Amino acid sequence: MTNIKDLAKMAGVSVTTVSRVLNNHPYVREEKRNAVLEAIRESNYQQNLNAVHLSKGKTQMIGVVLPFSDHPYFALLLKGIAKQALENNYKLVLFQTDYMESRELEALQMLKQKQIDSLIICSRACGWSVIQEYLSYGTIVLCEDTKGKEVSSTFVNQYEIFKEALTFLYKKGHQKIGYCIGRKTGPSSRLRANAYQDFLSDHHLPYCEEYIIDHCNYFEDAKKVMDHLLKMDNRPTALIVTSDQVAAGIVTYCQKQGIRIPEELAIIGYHNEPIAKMMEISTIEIPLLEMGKNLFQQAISKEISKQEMFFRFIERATV
Amino acid sequence: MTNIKDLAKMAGVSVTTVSRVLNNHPYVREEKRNAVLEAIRESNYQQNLNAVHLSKGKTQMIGVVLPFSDHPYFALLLKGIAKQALENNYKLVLFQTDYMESRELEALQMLKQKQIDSLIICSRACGWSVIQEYLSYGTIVLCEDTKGKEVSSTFVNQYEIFKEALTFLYKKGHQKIGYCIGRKTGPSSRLRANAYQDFLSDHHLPYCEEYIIDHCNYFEDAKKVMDHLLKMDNRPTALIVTSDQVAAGIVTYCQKQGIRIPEELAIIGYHNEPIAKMMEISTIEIPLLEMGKNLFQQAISKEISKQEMFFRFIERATV
DNA sequence: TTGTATGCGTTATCAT
DNA sequence: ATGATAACGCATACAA
Repeated sequence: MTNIKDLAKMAGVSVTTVSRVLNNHPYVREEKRNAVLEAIRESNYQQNLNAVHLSKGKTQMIGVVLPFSDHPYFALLLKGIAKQALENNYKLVLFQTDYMESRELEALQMLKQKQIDSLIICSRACGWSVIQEYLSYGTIVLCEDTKGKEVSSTFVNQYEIFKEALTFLYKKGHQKIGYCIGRKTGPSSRLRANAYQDFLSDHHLPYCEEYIIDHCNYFEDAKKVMDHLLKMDNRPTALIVTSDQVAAGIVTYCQKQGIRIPEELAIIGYHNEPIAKMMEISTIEIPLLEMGKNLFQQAISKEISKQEMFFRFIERATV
Repeated sequence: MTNIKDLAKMAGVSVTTVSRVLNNHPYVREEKRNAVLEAIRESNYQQNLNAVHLSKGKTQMIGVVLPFSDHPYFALLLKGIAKQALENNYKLVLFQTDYMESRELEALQMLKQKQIDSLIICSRACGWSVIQEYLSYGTIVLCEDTKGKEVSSTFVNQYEIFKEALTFLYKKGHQKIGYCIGRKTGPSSRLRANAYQDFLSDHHLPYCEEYIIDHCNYFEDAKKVMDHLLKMDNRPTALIVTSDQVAAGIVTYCQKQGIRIPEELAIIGYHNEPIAKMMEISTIEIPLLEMGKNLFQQAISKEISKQEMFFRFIERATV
């Protein structure tokens, strides 16, 4: 494995000069530059990035923490991040956590260990105090409202979104509204729960534990949802589903079972994923691509900033 | 940022001793070990992995190249790989290529640049000669039959699978069989095309360009497929779809359009993804998780090995 | 414009 | 059992 020293010898220059042409620095005569370039070609040379990173003290790599990447929500967010990374000449390191805190800690460790310069956490499982502990090792960016905290973030107002969806359904005459989420804990879910509680008390509606269905992430999870619903005596007449994938599954299943949508069950999905358009599912559009881009920019920026993004309700055939 | 030298000073020992306790090497008195451990705790010390990697000459990291990770096929493969990686104390670096050769080359570069010890290529876009060029920089593992080549691989016999599906449909009385694939180029697609051609000539059936539908990867791509089909004068009576996701989309769309399955259109999916079970789609089970695990093991093994995995046809309601 | 010397943080070799 | 010291491959301050 030829190194910078070998190149210097081959080209008859010093290592400094080699380093200069390698990094496109000025002050190197065309003649010598060509000699180095020739040596590089001949030897099929390639930098040892570990050495570069050690020497420079940074890696041009950014970590991205997400529970799973085979989900349209995170896939789109990631796409936005990746686009910016490419443009800014950064590499991405993915940490797929399945919502396990231990895997999230691994990512944080990588930051501390100087393997990545910054960390974008799309959905966190760990507590705020843990994040705080690692703040001094590099930039950390979150995908949730970080009001009052010293961290950059790009987010939507999950409370408002949920409230708007609930209110819309209420105005359509629904009193029994349930919802499906990916997980009960986590910052977003808490906000949704709050919005739900507030909505119920605003309208003097009863709280019904059964109306909240957990672990809904994929299309096929719809079966679980429907099995659950069909067992109930007093079924909800409308469902807010925090992923169009799952919403699509529910619609499909209902078709098969002869349950009419929206007459017997109204559905509002989330994110305006491609499948929502195809199946004419009412949904809430969230600018995930833009959010991803912004998250990345914050990750490489020195200043702390907070950016709220806006959503849009799209009415289609399921309400 | 405290380093090993600082620790040595704090604990009143040499850097060598510190390194020893850091790496659990023998020959260090309990007393000194504790002193070092204490220093580590106090200083909140963490290794600089760049230095470790540079010094050791390897990174305990393995790259995984795949076109997209938000697809059940690759997601499952990845899951298998990830499981083994975790058990063997390796980290994974993902390269999502969207089938772009340039992005694949980046991964190969990383190997050359010593950022990863091995590379698992789940679906390649680049030519064999390119792979060959990088073989000397680390272990490369492929997910296709590498007969006669000096590379490890784990694969299924794509030709046989396709032939079996075609034959099954033929025996059911189908003469007009079409198929949907993710992309027309690539090793797997070539094998399928061969199987298709051979099948047609075996049974003296005509070749119909329109029967082959490209770019089918996601559920929502089904719309495109059906639009295409509905425009045809002489529609196929059966479809082999190389992803259950897309098959599910087709089934859903047909339900809506009142096209009866399997009477008017028979469907065979691929992979036995969760959605296939839910929607009772006939499919071909491929042990993706096992394949992933095996790919990883090959990636960290010194010897070259080739492992064929076996598939299983699952008959459900769509044929 | 070019080169020397030093540093980056660790591990490995070789004495002791 | 322990510690100097030399790698590892590159970047850079400083001198020339």
